Amino acid sequence: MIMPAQQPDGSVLTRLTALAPLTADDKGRINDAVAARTVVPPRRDLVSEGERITGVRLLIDGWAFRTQMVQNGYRQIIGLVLPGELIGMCARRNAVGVTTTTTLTEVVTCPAPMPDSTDEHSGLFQAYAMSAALEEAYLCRQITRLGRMSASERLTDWLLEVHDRLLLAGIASHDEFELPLTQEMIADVLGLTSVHVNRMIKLLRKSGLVTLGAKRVKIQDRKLTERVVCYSPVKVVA
Amino acid sequence: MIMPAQQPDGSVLTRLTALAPLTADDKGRINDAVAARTVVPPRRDLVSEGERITGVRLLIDGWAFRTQMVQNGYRQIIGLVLPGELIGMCARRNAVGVTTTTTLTEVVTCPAPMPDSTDEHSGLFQAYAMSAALEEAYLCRQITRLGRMSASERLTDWLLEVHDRLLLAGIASHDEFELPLTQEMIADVLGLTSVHVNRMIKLLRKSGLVTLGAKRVKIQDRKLTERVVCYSPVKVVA
DNA sequence: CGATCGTTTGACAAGGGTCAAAATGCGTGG
DNA sequence: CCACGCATTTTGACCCTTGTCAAACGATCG
Repeated sequence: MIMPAQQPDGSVLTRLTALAPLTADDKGRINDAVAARTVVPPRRDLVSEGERITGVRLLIDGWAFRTQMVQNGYRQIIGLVLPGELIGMCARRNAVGVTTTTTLTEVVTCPAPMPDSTDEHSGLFQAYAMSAALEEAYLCRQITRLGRMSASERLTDWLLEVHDRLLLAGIASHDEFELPLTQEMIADVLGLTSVHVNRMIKLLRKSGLVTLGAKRVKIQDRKLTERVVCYSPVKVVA
Repeated sequence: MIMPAQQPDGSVLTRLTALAPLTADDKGRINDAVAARTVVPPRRDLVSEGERITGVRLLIDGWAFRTQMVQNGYRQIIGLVLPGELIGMCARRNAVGVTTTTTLTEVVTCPAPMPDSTDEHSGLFQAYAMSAALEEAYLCRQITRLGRMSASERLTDWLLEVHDRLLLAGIASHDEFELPLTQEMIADVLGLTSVHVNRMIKLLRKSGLVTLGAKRVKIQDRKLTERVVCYSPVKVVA
């Protein structure tokens, strides 16, 4: 419950070193980049759909999410962006963002530190590669979740994934974490209505597996919960 | 309707040059790679979930698809892989595939030709970057499709996307294309049951917008169809 | 000419959506 | 500290889209 006071780049270092061993040089680059950090208030667009991408950025702290609008007024939340993760990774010269990235909470970002371009095996380079692979994996899981899971499975499976990702960044305890989304936003993630999300939350609570309320999630029995929805974490390395 | 006799690398060249201008050097590399092509029969796994990825390959001809299994026996088709597209792009040393890639028809592949590593602006390099960006875009659209569209919208929207992608590879006419999927597979793409897919196909046919049968799709009125589902193509460049 | 796979159809069930209203929580200003 | 207004959560009743089950039909291939 008690989180140690974090340095500004705490979760960045935690996550990236978990993805690949970083050298002192890598860490120096990260430090330099973090020094140039920017604070963005909640509910601001970082990257807009159809706009040219300015450059890859690193999310240092706070929550952001990617959305796509449908003409009929609906929106879909494609996925979250959590501390230590990259924004606009697939960005290339001339590439256009297909999603809008918006801050959910107050957010701290910095330009992504660039690895030594002469060294394809640098830790930072590898960490980015892993991060890109993970990002793709999260998208694929989201597709499977929406396509082939029931409402309650979607909710449970998604909560477990969020938990895993927060653990990777070192900002969740083994059974509890913050979740600053409204039920309506959760609905936009899971392809449901907020009313039905509410019903599923009530169900989960009653089942005793997971308790969700007041922007906080408590996972009562992680192992059992995993078994219920056949959850298996996205594996990072072979 | 009459397709010109294609060279083995026809759609590869068509697609990649559409993504970025290729130099003679780039085309030479492609030719060399295509020379080392492999033919794989239908229904073979190219990359298996959880297996180490061997290297990026280029799909020269035929159809493949990526799936994820759910423990409960369902499967979700994450997306298709069409001629000119890359297989295992996010592959990195140590990265593990999160999806299984399977051939649908007989397929021809080759190792992806590597661009000149000293030139970050080479056409081939840019084409791969665009291709990766497109791949991500297709995943995002699939999420939105599953999360926020009705059954008939999903079907229509998806058919339009497939059409666009085939056009990019030069293997569709302006209003017609092959679609070698069974209705059950379409169901696994769209997160529906095959029975319901069948109902939606009947509906589409009756509406006169799109005719789907005998592994062939005919789009009667593309512009109108686009309007019906608020379709906008994935844009390639700004 | 069976056998097998895929398509088509019908009757029925159920999961999730819709609408509407009440209850709860929370920040702001008096 | 209370009162108000607003956003969010919770609940109930009802309906519609999609799933389920089962069977008939059609095509393709030894």
